Amino acid sequence: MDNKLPECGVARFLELLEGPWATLIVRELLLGPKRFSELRQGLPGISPHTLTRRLRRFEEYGVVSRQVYAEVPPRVEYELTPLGLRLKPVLESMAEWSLSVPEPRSGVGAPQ
Amino acid sequence: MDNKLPECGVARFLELLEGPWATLIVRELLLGPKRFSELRQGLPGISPHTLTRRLRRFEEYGVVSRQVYAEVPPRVEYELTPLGLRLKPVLESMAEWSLSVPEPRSGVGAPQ
DNA sequence: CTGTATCCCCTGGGATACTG
DNA sequence: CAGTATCCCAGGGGATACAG
Repeated sequence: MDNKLPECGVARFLELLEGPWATLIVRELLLGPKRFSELRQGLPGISPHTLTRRLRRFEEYGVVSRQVYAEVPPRVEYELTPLGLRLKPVLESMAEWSLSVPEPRSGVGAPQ
Repeated sequence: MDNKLPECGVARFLELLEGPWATLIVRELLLGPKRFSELRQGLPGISPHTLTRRLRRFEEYGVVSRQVYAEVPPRVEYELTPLGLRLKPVLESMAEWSLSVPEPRSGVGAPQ
């Protein structure tokens, strides 16, 4: 999906948050550092397969750090980096906008 | 892709702007009303197939209006609705965030 | 506990060809 | 001009099974 499209920083943002789970994972991590299993609990229905891939991408982009503890049983904690924390206001503005959207097909009526 | 995920308005937003072209199309329309062919010119490489589907979704969500002029040759203009215009600050905050992202650090995890 | 490996489905997108 | 119709490929997700 990498492109030679017209330059637009927004594209990178959407790449990072692609898919319906990405933002939900970030939202979980905004509550604080979480272990893999804690994330699964907070995201009912997500498959480990999906969760892993999203977390890996977040690592690549530097929005999440992964801390492995050499314990038995193994423990891994994920935490938002400063860059990741800066996603918060952006997600909030997205959510705020979404609130003004009635429902697809249900008319254009802009409230207010 | 719709499911009974934890309620999160952000999901709807991402649904609307899914794919690499969506935001670019919005950006074009932020410059003012555009015809189908004008959009194609402003979005080098996009296929009519893709452009049409994105515009249809925008209509469904009420962020874009479609005005057909019964002329010869036919003319169709797309324009952001008030709701669509309100996307601007959101996209800007996304773009601003993106500027602070250096580059995806490939190599952190296993390739997908 | 923390993942990885498959297999399958769905949707976005490209390319091409073809109408109203 | 403004699309629609196919066909194909990629990546996201779900489900399940299995490994370190």
